Amino acid sequence: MPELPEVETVRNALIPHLAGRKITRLEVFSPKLREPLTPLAEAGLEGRTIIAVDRRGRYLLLRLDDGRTLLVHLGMTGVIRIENAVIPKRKHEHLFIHLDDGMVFRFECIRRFSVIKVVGASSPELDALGPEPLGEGFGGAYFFRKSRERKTPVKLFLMDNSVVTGVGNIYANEALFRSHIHPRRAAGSLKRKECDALAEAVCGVLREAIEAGGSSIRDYRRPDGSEGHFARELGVYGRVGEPCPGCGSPIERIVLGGRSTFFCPACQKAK
DNA sequence: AAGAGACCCTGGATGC
DNA sequence: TGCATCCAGGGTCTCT
Repeated sequence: MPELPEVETVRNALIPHLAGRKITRLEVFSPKLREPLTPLAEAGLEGRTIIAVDRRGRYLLLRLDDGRTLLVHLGMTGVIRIENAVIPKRKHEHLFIHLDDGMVFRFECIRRFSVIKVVGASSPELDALGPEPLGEGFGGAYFFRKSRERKTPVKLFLMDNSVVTGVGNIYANEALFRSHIHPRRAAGSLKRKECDALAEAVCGVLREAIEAGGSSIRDYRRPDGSEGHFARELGVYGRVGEPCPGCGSPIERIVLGGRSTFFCPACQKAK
């Protein structure tokens, strides 16, 4: 499941294949993913050149030479491959973007939670995003100020893209574990020092995950088909019943906001 | 306005 | 073997 490190890994892998390439043809195989896909075919993308590949939160941004942006969100099971068209279309491939070097940007998504659309200079989904966790504007001071009076569990607050963008379930669990904060604590109850520790843990875990090429859990693959190596570094995610790497207590699982939440009951006190 | 929950989707794992 | 059920979960929507 792609979070920020996985999307950043994909972006880095795509740059040499896409930057400067001209789009020659589109093939749309599915009527819709999370949003209708058919408008893409009529967007006049043929002949446009991809001048840059950027990222904002979990969105990949393929910048076009006419000022528009091809916005790609991998959802949970989105996979991008750069291959030729000789390889037969896979069952869940929804879109081919043919490039002027003969290669094809092939988009696969089993669960169809992904989004691919053309946007202009700004778009509602991008405008709503909070600061990048590894960029200017995010840190303990910001998190402390933003979370005052908020009763929602700190884990859900951390996963709110309007607070800070790109922190999904895996890394929210890990950051809270590293900073010894119970995921169910009200966001507004965190002391300033706890916010500092949490922000530092968020940055640390994301940086390490990017370094490792992301976490391959279930469906995520890098564009060359290889797996990321960060999964083995996870302290609590998916490890219910296993001993905490810090103290040996069994990791527990609860559900917050409908998502699996893993924590060490000894290291992360509810207070 | 904040917070909680439903919903979208498919495949894999599990249970009987 | 085969069928039913549950689970994974990012983002958006609705309801209170």
